[in-house]
Amino acid sequence: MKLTSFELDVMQYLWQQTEATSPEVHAYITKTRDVTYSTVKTIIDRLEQKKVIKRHRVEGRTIYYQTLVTPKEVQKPMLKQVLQKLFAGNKKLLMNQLFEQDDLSQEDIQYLENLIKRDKKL
Amino acid sequence: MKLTSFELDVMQYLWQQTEATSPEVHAYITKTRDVTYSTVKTIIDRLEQKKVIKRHRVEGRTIYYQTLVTPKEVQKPMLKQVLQKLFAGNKKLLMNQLFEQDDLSQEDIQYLENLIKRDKKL
DNA sequence: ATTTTATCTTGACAAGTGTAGAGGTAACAA
DNA sequence: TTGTTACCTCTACACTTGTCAAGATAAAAT
Repeated sequence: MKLTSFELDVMQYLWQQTEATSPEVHAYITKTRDVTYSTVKTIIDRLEQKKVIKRHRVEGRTIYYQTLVTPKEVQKPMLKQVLQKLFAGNKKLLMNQLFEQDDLSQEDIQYLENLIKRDKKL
Repeated sequence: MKLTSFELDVMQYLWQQTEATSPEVHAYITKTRDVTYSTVKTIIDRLEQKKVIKRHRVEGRTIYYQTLVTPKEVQKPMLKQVLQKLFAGNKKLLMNQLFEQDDLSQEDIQYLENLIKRDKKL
């Protein structure tokens, strides 16, 4: 379940919609950078080939797509990969970097503390 | 400062040595998977072109390489990338995934608590 | 009924990535 | 001093990734 940078951008949008069309995805991507419809559609086609999205329903010429995998299913193996490749498998290094990244918000900290608390109970 | 998967494997080794030769790197990589010397040397050459390593000294036919960038210089932008692409910029999601990954060790937890403590002092 | 528009399909290409063989040559061994 | 070995250099190639244009065609508008 390895996706490219561009593919992830598209998935990101698809995950927050119940369904979406290529023109919609194109509109979303275009908010950030300037790519043609063709380019976006190619990425969508590849996601379909990879079986991580499917044609949910068709209305006239328009295809509505839907995801076939959850964020977690993609995040888990890819984060593991990052941990290995970038931090030699050392979680502490990753955490540290996350702290230094650009300051965690107060809310982030609190969330972390809760994660720790919950973890200790198990 | 974007490095490929294979390039990161090589950097990983180089970072833990003061200097290293191509055959040494090859030996290291070969512990995990089966690639020829040529392949490894190509990656090393590309790292050199990217100016993230340099020829430190030469002894006979043998070249000793050394890194020109720190782990952090590479990790920081790449982790940021991952955070954006994979977790839509949401640090909480990343942390959560890290916890679920494959259980943090007791030591990891403690380390995290210290990070939090230190963070609160600032 | 005909034109216009929106969307899809197909094909293509440059750059990047992983992979390796062939051939050169310095260094070492006999 | 000549053969062998260890490394290096160069070249190449298939696959992936990002990018898009051209052409087809259904749907909508006139």
